[in-house]
Amino acid sequence: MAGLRTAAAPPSPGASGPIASAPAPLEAEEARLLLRALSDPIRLQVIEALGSGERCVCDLTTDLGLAQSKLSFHLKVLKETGLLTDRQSGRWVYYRLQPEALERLRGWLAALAASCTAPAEPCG
Amino acid sequence: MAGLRTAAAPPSPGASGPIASAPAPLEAEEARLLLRALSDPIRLQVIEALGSGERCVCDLTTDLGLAQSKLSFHLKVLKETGLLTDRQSGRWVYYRLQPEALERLRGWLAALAASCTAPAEPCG
DNA sequence: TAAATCGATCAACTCTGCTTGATGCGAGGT
DNA sequence: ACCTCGCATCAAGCAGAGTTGATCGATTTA
Repeated sequence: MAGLRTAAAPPSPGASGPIASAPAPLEAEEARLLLRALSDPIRLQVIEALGSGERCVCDLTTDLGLAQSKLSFHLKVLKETGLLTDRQSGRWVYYRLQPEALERLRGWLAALAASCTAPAEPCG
Repeated sequence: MAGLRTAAAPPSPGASGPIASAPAPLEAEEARLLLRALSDPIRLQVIEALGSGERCVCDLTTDLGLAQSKLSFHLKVLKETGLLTDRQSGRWVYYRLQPEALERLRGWLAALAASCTAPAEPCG
């Protein structure tokens, strides 16, 4: 498959099962993919740039001062994890944040933090 | 400096400013370090293992089936980001989660998600 | 003091994944 | 139909993070 996604394939979850199918509390591996996607400085800039709303790729390219190819690579990673969605209008492609993804990650972190209260338990 | 941290150096924030000094809302770079630390499968296992309470290194080693050296490497990364703290007792070292770090990351994600509502804005 | 255990550290190797430059495809304009 | 522009994709090159095995310091036990 080449060119722009004209036929529009489903969200396409990089490796494991579908992401946007259930409001489930997010399992560890899924959370890890989100964490990894967010842990790159450029991708984080993209996320923050999109925090103020939808933007087209050409704007992002100039705003962030990135090579077109590089930006495209990172947008793909973010889209595959479900953090971004895109929409084509004319010959431009607009990307926007998927707040639900961030919310689910937040939920996962909350569950994790909630369970760490037990005191000690001497070793051996 | 060699051997176990007997003199106990400060939290030592991997790259930038101090981490545990203020309850500040966490800036992007700081968040990125936390995200990166959590994005490794082994480190995530460690975090989850510590979710049920404090554990000593030897327990973690056998529980997770990891080489001692490998586990030590990842514990160090997690400690440097402020996600874990350690405590020495006898010849064992106990690690435990630092829920505040997770909470602050959660807060950062919330702020990020909150600001992505603007509609569009046609390009060029 | 000597032997044993726990865990941190170091150096060398490996591997994942980001970067770069070129190419291809689709949508519009002329 | 042709040309231009916007963006995705591909193949190499490269860098940094993780792995491995050995060594060392500290602490406890004999």
